[in-house]
Amino acid sequence: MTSEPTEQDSPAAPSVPVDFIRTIVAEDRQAGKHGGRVATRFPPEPNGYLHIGHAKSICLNFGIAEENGGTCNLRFDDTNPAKEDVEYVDAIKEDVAWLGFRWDAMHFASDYFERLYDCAVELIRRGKAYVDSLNADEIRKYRGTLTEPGTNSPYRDRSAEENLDLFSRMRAGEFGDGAHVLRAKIDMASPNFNMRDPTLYRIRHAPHHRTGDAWCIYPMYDFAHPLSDAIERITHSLCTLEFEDHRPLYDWLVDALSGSLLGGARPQQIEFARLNLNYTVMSKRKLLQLVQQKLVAGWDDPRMPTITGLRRRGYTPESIRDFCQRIGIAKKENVIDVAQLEFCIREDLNRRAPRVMAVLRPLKVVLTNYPEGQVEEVDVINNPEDQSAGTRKVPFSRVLYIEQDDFRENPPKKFFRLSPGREVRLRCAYFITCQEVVKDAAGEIVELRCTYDPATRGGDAPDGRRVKATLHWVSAAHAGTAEVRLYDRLFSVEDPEAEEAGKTFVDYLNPNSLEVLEGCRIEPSLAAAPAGARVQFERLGYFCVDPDTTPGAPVFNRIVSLRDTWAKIEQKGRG
RNA sequence: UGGGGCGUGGCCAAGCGGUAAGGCGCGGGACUUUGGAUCCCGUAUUCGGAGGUUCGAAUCCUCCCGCCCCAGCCA
Repeated sequence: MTSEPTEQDSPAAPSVPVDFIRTIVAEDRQAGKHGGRVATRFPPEPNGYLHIGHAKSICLNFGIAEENGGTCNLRFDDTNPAKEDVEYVDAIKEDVAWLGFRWDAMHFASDYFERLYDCAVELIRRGKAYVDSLNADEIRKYRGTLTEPGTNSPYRDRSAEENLDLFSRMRAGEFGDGAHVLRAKIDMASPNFNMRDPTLYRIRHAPHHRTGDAWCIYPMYDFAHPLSDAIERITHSLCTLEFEDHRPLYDWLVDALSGSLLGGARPQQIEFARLNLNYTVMSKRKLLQLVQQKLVAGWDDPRMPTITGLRRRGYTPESIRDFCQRIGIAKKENVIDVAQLEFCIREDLNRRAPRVMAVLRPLKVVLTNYPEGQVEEVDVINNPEDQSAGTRKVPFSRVLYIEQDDFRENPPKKFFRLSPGREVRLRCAYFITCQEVVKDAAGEIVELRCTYDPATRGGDAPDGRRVKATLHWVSAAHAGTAEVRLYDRLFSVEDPEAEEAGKTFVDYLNPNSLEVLEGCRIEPSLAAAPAGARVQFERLGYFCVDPDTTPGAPVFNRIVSLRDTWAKIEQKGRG
């Protein structure tokens, strides 16, 4: 059957950039390869939490399936009981679902242990695998080096009968860890190490999180992966670049077993470059170390590049998917600038996050000409990007708080916020003018005495006079109090993994990656915001209600600041 | 030094013989009741380098240089 271009081909894809893998898939489909089917899989090992790098793979695999009317499975590559745990499988399922993807089927490599065993037996029968009784050390020596070929193991020519016997006794638990391994009989002189009789099975007397003690021999990734792909009738097996050298072995195993035991399935492996982000680390080993050494609060610490960390930080699944789409898929090693990720969340939240007013570092302002005891409700716009979001009432009174940063007793050039004698606008309220600066004994500014212009209610002057700045504010008597957590990059250098001069990545942790602000003042409407709610604190950034919030004691995480032009100007001024 | 990959602006990334898309970032301007958003404009005479083929090369050929991965009974 030839596949004609159908209506589905063109309209489905307009926003998805084409990459070399999608091109291959399209060509395969066109050529009727794999019967025109497209089946992918996302195959994490449940030995840690998913991170943004996995998100790239998830978006790729699920995306390609969706775009081609195909399927995508979630498969746990749980072939090493020593490192794996159900905690991780649960977390992975939650993260994939949170990102917005639905797997067509969920499998575990461990579900295939019996079939995999049968495949191994078949290989032995055909003289393509043997039990080696060399120890790990010896095997390494026999393997040869980059420039020298390996040497055949003295056990390489055992008879099929002997191998079968040994292998079944390995399974039966007659031997201790390391006594024997099953190896593929390929070519000890291959320039590709993966073809120098790779290990297929090892003895591991360890309980498996799913199969318990049913097994004491476990298949290696190189054996389990291609066969699991074949069993699931995966058509395109996408993985990262470091597996390029494994492809010949992948194909060798599929060739050897597809016809007899795997229903003729011919999955093909295609490799792409993994994601790297600057100012962070991405390896599970390093992330685990940060957690175990309590250098962060946990896998879901909002500074972590994990999916659960990004979620707690306040990132939306949409922004992460958009990010993955923007960075593209290629074979070139890459380091993506975190600014790209930040752009994606800003763009998403700009469209939909309600605006509210919160003052992080309060400075008291008394309106000397405003009637004592009077309270007005001013109408404040909820989202200028979305008229349908409407307005809300915010209480205004004689004593207010503004941001300390919004006042300068001696304003530098180009600073056009509040300063002595200067008039500015309080958002959606009134113009005010600073008349007097009150300081304490230590010389610290503790209060500003200002006057307001009653004619400017709502924020417009009837006489047409303009001000250059608009400040956010809260009414002191009405504001709630909150804790706000400000995050900065976890590491102070772009590439924490460039471990030079005896330093390790831990030495590059940014000591200021978390700043906790207590006593922040928030407008009344924020009092009951539920955990997970995202808002924009006007002029400051996007914030998310943290699950640490308790009734009456809200906690906010800063997801990302707003673009701050003034900060740039000020920085330039300082040289 | 064996094998496998990759080299296009600060960071990504299209391009696949017809004379360098796009995004982020950055710079400038307009507008603005968020110094936000939005909108304009600018940002590679050049594609790791050198030769060659061609009317024409980032795209083809040759050589060179650089970077990444591989010697787990990890994935």
